[in-house]
Amino acid sequence: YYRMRGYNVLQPMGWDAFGLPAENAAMANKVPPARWTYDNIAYMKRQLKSLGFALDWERELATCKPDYYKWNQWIFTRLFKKGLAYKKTGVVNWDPVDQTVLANEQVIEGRGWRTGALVEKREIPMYFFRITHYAEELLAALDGLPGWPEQVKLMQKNWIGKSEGVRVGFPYSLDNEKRVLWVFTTRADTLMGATFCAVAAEHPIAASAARKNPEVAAFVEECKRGAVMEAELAQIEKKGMPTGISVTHPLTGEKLPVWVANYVLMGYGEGAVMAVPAHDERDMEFALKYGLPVKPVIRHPLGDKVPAPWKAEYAEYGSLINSGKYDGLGYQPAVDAIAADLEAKDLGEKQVQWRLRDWGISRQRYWGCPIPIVHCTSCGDVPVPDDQLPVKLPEHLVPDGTGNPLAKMPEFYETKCPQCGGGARRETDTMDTFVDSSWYFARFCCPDQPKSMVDERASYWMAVDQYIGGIEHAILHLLYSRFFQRVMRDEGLMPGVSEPFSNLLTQGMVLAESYYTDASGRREWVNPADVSVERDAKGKILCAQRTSDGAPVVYDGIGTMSKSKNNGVDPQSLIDKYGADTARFYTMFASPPTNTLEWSDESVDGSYRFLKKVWDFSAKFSKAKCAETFDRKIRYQIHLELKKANDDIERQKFNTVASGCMKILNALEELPDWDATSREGLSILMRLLSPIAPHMTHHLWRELGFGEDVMRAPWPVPDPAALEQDEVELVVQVNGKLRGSIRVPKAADRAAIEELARANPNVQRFVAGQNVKKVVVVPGRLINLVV
RNA sequence: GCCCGGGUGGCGAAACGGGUAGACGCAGCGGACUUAAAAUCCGCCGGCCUUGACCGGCCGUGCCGGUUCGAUUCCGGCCCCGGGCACCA
Repeated sequence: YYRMRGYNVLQPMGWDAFGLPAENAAMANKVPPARWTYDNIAYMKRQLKSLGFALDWERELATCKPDYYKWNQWIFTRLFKKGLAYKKTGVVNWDPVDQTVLANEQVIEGRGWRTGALVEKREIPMYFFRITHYAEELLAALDGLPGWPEQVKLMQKNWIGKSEGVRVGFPYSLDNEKRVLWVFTTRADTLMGATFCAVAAEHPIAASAARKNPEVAAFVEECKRGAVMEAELAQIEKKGMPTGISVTHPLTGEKLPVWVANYVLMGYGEGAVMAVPAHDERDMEFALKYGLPVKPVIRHPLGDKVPAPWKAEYAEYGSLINSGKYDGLGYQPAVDAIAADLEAKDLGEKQVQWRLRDWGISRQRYWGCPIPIVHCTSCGDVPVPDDQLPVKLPEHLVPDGTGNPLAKMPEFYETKCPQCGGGARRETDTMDTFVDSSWYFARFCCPDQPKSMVDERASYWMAVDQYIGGIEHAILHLLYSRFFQRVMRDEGLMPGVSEPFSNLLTQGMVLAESYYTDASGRREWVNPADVSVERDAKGKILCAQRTSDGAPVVYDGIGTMSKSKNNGVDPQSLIDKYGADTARFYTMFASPPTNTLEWSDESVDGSYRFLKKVWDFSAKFSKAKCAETFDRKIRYQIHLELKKANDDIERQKFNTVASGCMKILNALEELPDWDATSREGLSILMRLLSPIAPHMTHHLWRELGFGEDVMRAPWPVPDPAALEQDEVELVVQVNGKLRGSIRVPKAADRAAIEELARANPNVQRFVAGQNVKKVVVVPGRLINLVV
């Protein structure tokens, strides 16, 4: 479409090829992930070619090839030297039987997917990218992205999660040493209502309490067990235990008890919170459960008291009560006054807090880009120098599911320190595959450049004018790419380009039913194409079995098509049966691209029939026998549809473009004979249809004698003269209900319209004997008589 | 649990800044052509009521309520489904 509009269009394709699914397939089939991956690339490339997407294959790249991932490693060493990549401990899921780290996806109901063993948390050293360095810019720049869906920008905003609040210190002494427990709160106005503090299990206070009290130690251990996913943590029962330590309220001097609680996250803020049960739902739940005091300090819409159960109004802003000198102040004045008083005592100040955490990129897995670090006992962690890059990943290994194969391979990890030349150990962790996918779009601009990550050609093409991806990438992938673009900018690689994608289209997910067998004790996902289902009268699934061997399968509900659930539908069957143009047309016609879609190819026949009708109609057409006259009515319809179709392309509603093509053909079929309308209409139809069904329209365009190449023809635009109308149809309503319609001259005035409307017999039935209080006329649309 | 979306005929959907709900298709039903089938063409196709037939009426966009001359569209509350929650990518 844009090429026909005269633009210089670059449409590349490549393969995001590292990652867990390749390792799993490798284990299942006992072949190296590399081979499995390259075979799949070959299959998919053939399929994409058969669909005729006009891709520039000279720019093809794969993230698992050394000439690509070399630059992951190169940029990592640059970030490491700047302190934007650094090492600290991180928490992972540990399978105690396989002695291996599990991805969140591999933890099913708290157990390892292969072993069924209860998963434990484990702290290990990892490398992190300091994405928080760019938090403020990543947030602020969202306002400068008019081509992004509001929904995605909102999700990113909430994810980055800037909150302005107050850091409050609660002094205490431990082992005769004066210390301060710091908490962050966005509700400093409720500080006078704080009745206890709660800390995370990993907090130093919890650790010291655990040393003295075995009960606390047992509870801390309990909290540390289990998986690491936030969704899971948020749903567990809120539990806590007193540490026996108390802190001093910074303003009242009161003693407040400190509890360890499983709902406090070490990763956010200070890993500790002040609890105000009167005005926070979670705190109230906790206080009621453990008999802790509740002290209201805000006048809320329901009054001064906060009787259980919790009501949302308790959390609303209001003026302060029971707060001594702060009584009567509203939210902001109260926060200002309290922050000032805390600052005077050195026990607090206003603070900005981010929800965004730094990006942990270490993976204890084989099929990924090696992290270019050498561990030397005398020099520490040394980045691999440029002239030794890339650190190549051996491609012949078959993982067995127990730990990282690289760590069992001395010829990989035994090395020399680049600094002192002494014996050293190479890092065996690989990078998160999100690193690979955070900058590939820029490499497409210059995939053959051997000397640098990107060159000046990237500055010509970037930013990407139209990026397309699933809505599931709304946060992580898109945020990491925005971070990487800034990293590359600040390395001087693409000066002035801060955002990678000017316009973003987020596709809806394609959903399908998924099924598994668990005969072997663990889930084996069965493709829906291999499942026979019995349903009741309402379509609900009664039972299902694998078609190939009759094994019973469990229905796991409807969800995203994914590699992990093996519920994808291969478009090849559609291409084989109907051809590429029908597959493409149907995909466009089925629904707008942003919709989620439950996949069904039941109605492909309609798309096939339409294209066949276009073919047959064109075959019958004879240019020589055309009259030189236009059919005004049909020409109007065609140009109206063309106008709508052009609007719809801009709105990215391709399903109505496809139906517009159908309407144009329907209109053409009403013409009694070939004439100028047929000729012009066919020419418009071919061009409108060419981005959707290029193979067929390319052929027909020539056969019809319109020219050599439809894809080089100018994009059709409606003729304003064809859209002129002398009369319009108006709907007549009485009290907002449809009672009839009238045809009026385009220039008719209000009085004339009203007179015609009142003359309509059905309208008279509903107006008769009643007083018309008001007449609403919407030009070109309707007249409403209010009685 | 938290954040973001979605819910319209039997099905996919349309209605673009409140203005004719269901365009365009699929499936279905009836008919034409045919020895027959396929293909193709024509007609009907949200529910209920009224009518001999037209004409027409009432209800209807997940549920409850509100704003408005008028609500699929705006507002409040709820239910269900999907996406994300930092190691699937």
